[in-house]
Amino acid sequence: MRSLTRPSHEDALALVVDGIEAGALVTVVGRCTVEYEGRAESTLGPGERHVMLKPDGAALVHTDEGQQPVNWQPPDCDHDASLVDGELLVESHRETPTEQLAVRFDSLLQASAFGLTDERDLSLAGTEEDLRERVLADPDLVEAGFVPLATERATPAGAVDVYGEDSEDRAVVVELKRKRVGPDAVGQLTRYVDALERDLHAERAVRGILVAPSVTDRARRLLAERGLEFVALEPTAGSDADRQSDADSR
Amino acid sequence: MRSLTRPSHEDALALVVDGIEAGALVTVVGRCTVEYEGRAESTLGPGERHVMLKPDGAALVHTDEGQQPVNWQPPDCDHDASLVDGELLVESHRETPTEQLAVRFDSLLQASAFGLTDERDLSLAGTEEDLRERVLADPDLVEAGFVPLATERATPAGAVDVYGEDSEDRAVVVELKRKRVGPDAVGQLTRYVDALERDLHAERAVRGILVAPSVTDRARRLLAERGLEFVALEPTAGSDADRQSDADSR
DNA sequence: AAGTCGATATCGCCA
DNA sequence: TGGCGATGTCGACTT
Repeated sequence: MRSLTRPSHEDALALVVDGIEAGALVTVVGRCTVEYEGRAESTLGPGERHVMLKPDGAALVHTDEGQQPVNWQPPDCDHDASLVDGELLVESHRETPTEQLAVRFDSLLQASAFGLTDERDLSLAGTEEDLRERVLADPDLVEAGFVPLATERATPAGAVDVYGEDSEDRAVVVELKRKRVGPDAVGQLTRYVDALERDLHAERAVRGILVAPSVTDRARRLLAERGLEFVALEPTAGSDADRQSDADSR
Repeated sequence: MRSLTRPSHEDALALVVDGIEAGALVTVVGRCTVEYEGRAESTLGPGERHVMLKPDGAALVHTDEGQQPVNWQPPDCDHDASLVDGELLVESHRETPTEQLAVRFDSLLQASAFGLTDERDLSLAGTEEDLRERVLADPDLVEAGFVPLATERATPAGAVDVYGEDSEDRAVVVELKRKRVGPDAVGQLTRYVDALERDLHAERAVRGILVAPSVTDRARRLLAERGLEFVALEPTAGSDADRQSDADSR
């Protein structure tokens, strides 16, 4: 780890260049302007910000506000640093699509380079995948007699989350969502049901069921208009939201 | 600005607590484990990471890879720091929804606190808003004789980007997208057209036009099935993508 | 390389 | 505060 406090632009340049070369995570904090051009275009006037250059090619410019960076570059970019008129210039560039970020500092508070090692073994629960496993483990949660036949079943409109049959051998399309859904999810389910009805040549009825913790009013209305159904279900059995839902439904 | 290199946990705690109190942007780099519980749940085993606590309440945990933080907390959280078994523990918590993040360090590379000031005047071009202005300034870009009557026109299915009439007085719903679109945009346009047809009691024909730089094959097929139309148009007149599009259409 | 869709999406706007 | 849709969305997975 190397770090410089209120460094000269020359010293900071050396640290940044060496850090990028060494595969370190580099941070520079100071007053700067930022320009971006690529999928869109943006300019950001002078202000004090925190800039992070990652060894995988990602770049982040953070102000003192917001979870999201004010400017950034995705992984697989090439980082570069140089002096322009005696001031530190940090650039990041990529192709496909062509886009570049330029950060020009006029004063420097700190420059650091960290050689970080990380196993990166994040374990996450409460996702749509968990909801799918819950439904497959106990299909009656969707409806008594529901039989899942496939997941990610292909249709001309996209892949259906869970495809199956009900107790009367009707085709059933299930769309899963890990949280409360709006009109977009109804549109998705509609596309799949329509596509499957075409695929099955109208030989069979196709039911569409949206499985999610809850729906908005507008989404519920859209479901009704289209003859689609809703089943309330959480991704995990013991969640707080689940208990709240139970309370609501009393 | 204050910064400590390889500080003791006690010294780091003092700096972090003072920094949070003072409204500084605080960073801590070191080996840590991370636990999150709230909208979902996650655990992250030991590894070296960069943690940022913003004065607006946002928290970010970055590894050496990826543009996105491996763990985070949105703005308006309360940050806290303490010692547990002699080790630095950083926590961030909020209600609505209830969620909390806990970062426990077992070794520290650096702890810093920055008092940043930023005007935050980002200027961005190439957005859907730019595309709308382009269409309103020259409606013939959509179709000769098209007359815009309203933007964000309300329907039971949501607000229509641009609503207007064609040269034969048919109602026209225009959905704008700043970049190449897939099936979801067709679903959106479908919802608006359906809703408007109900609203107008089938007194008038309703056309739906998707305006975007380009569409995927599947989206084009879905448009055709529904009798909807597509017009190729970029958010800005002089973009590279525009010239490419012009070249393609020759 | 492009298409498709989930996400602890985040963010801004508006009722 | 919740609903709704845009985002330079990102990221993972499939073709």
